[in-house]
Amino acid sequence: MDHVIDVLKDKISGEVVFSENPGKALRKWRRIFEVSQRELADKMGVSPSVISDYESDRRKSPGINFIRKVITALFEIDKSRGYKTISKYRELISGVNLDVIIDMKEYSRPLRFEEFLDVVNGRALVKTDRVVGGYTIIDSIKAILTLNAYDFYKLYGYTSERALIFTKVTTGRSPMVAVRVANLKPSVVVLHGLERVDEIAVKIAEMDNVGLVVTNLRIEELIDRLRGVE
Amino acid sequence: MDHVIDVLKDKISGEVVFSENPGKALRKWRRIFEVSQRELADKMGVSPSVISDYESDRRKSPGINFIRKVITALFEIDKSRGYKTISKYRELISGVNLDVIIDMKEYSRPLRFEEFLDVVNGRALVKTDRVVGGYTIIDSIKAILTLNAYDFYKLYGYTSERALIFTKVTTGRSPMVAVRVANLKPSVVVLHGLERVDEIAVKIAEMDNVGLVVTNLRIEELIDRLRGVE
DNA sequence: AATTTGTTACGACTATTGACGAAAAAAGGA
DNA sequence: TCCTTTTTTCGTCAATAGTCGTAACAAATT
Repeated sequence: MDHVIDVLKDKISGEVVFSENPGKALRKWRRIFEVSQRELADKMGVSPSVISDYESDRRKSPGINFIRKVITALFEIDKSRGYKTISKYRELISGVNLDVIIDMKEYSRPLRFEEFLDVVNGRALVKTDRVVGGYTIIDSIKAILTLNAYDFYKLYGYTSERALIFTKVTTGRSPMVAVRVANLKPSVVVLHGLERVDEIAVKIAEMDNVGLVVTNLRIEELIDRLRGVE
Repeated sequence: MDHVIDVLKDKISGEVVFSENPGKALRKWRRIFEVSQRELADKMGVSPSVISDYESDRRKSPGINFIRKVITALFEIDKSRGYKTISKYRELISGVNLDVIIDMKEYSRPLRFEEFLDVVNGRALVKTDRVVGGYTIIDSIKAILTLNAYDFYKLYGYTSERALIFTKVTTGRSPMVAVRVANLKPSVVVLHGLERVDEIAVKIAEMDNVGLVVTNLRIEELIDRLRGVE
């Protein structure tokens, strides 16, 4: 567990340090840990208005002591709750064969479906009113060869409101079936590199309220555009 | 490469944020990237004495803007050198089955052999004057089943002056042979949980100037002690 | 030994952080 | 709708960060 904790601490630290809006990133993580500002403030020994000031980006360049205290407090609170949140990421961090994941990223603000559609230069087969909080790009061929339905869970980033992007797809049925069997609930599934979409894939997306998008951007450009968001 | 860059940025950020001596951590990484204070200062658009002040921990809680500028500058410099340093970590980050690694950590200051010996409560079979800059704890049984000689290289952390700790060892010969075949050069090899050490293992350690240590601490206690350093 | 390169120590000063509390606003529940 | 809880806004101030330049020190090279 210590290794998982270290990796997650690094991840949060890095995200805050490199964020245009460090306070917003802190707020995102506090919400992921399901901690109120009050509880966090109490744990850190400061006033709740301090938390609010930081999260609203009143401080443009918070010192690392503050960042460390926030993260440490969040982890201590989660520990007192039996590692409720951290345990969700344990298997993600330790068991994924990262060759399957081409790229993965969390956005600091959710994207509306239409905005996301524009980013990936995609055509919508099934629309959704759900938002996109991040994405995972998956090499479908490698995933099929190495992953079972359970392992799809590990492909998730840190929120479920995200886009799963399957590359090297022929009809799109296998990815959608896997998503359904594993009971995953991404906001959007993007199918990349196929000519005709299997109608079963479309039906699954409709039944599960998952946006379905196809795109033929080159993978490199797709990554550039997805990373260029925000 | 972008994924590798992100993970490494997170790693450095996390290490600085959680370090008792953030300046020392920054210095460590600047040296790993083989960048002079002058070059870094020029890249950041500040005076070299600024770098020196930070690295000597004159600033107890540097703001994240500064941290970000340091890391960004180091990466840009490395990029201009053809990713000379970052490429060393590419395969480490993307290809390791992390189930094999029980724990791994970098120390912000090198430990002398005697000090390290005390930490692991070990008995020295072969001594060395080399220092220990970090450690990797490896599950030997899993490593044997899944790794070939080349993959041992991936088990390294960020410096070669480190300790490789093999757990669940029967005689110690296989780990030492693997270390030799892969031409690895750890400072110290720790063999854990064996009753008698194979004399070939001892000979290899002597020939390669690798300290050889045995310990019978429980794994949990071993990890606690190793993590408790500093 | 002299020179060059790299680094350190420190005084100084402006800008910003870190933190508080009070009042207002927003959110959630009965 | 009312009440409670949570969060936000903002003025304020002491402490510290961010940065400079200078002199000194240390290491490497000629």
